[in-house]
Amino acid sequence: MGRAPCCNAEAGLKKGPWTPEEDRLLKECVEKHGNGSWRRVPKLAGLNRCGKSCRLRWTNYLRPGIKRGKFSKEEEKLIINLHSLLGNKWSSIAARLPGRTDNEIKNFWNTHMRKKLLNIGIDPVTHKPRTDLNLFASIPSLLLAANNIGNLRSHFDNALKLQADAANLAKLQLLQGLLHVLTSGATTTPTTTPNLDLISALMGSPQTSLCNKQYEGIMLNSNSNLSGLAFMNPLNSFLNGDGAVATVPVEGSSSSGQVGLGSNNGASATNMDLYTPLASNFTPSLVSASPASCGGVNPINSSDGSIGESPTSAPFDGWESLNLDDLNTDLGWKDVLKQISWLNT
DNA sequence: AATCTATTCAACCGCCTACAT
DNA sequence: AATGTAGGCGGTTGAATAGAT
Repeated sequence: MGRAPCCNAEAGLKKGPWTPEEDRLLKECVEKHGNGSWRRVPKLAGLNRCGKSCRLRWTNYLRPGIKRGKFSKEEEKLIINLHSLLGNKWSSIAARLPGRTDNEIKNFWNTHMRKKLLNIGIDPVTHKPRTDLNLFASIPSLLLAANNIGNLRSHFDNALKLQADAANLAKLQLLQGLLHVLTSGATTTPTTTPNLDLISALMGSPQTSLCNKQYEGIMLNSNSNLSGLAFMNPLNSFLNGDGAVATVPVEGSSSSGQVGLGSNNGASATNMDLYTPLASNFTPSLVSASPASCGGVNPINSSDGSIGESPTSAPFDGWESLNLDDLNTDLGWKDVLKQISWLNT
């Protein structure tokens, strides 16, 4: 024999919105008897409701300390951060936002945050660039933009002179160069808004993205092998013109880190500030929903659900400074791109 | 002003786990 | 040990509301 049932289906219990009178009864009951047994609460309170319904009403609306109203910017950022770590563990997220309930956060995510992330090409589930967008549909705009800028060919030609083994790096070069083309200003593109579909498609799938270590190691090694660039030949043929070498500023270093594209003594880091992920202490600002996929350690303590130290990074540093309301501005886009540009392949 | 459409969010549903019997 | 429920959780629904036409 188990326990006696909580809510008898045949009881004809009331459903739907709670009345102020029901709220009053429930509140009085819980304050008087506590909430140790929700099964007993309806009877004690004189409510024709299921205990489960009472518990939900209490935890979401009646219990003391509930914070109502709009989420602050800080809360928004925190939710994004926590969601990137915890996924749809709404109760765990709510536990870290005083006064907010899991239900409220869940609703907020599904109606606001989810939409915002989708709009900027971020998959709200994985927190990585969306992969459901069509690269090939975007190729014409890619080529147009590349032709206009007309300075990428030398990137690849120079790179081909180097030795090879880093196909991933090569793709990254292309990606970064293209991002540059698409975002570096109104002088070369008709609008200051990048081609989202293209960017998203270029970002690739989470399964094949470079791991942080690999990425970092390759980028900081000026002697990296680069014959993998050969795969780009079809695209390369479109990229005519003489251009500057893509230079990537290295955080924490006085010099720029050139990304295997030959010498570039004079190039400044001007627009390439966009590509700061190559810093020696760089860590991706977005994390996979499956951190282990990159060889890392799950940052969530499996025993108590707490957030532990990430093995390689503080996973959401960048997100904290990302103002989603600014995404319609050029500056906003650059921030986004900075956040996601560590992804590739 | 009326109607239609989109959005929000409170509440329900069903599943899972821990625990009482 | 087996059984079956309570409590908790995430997903989903649908009524209420806001905005557009």
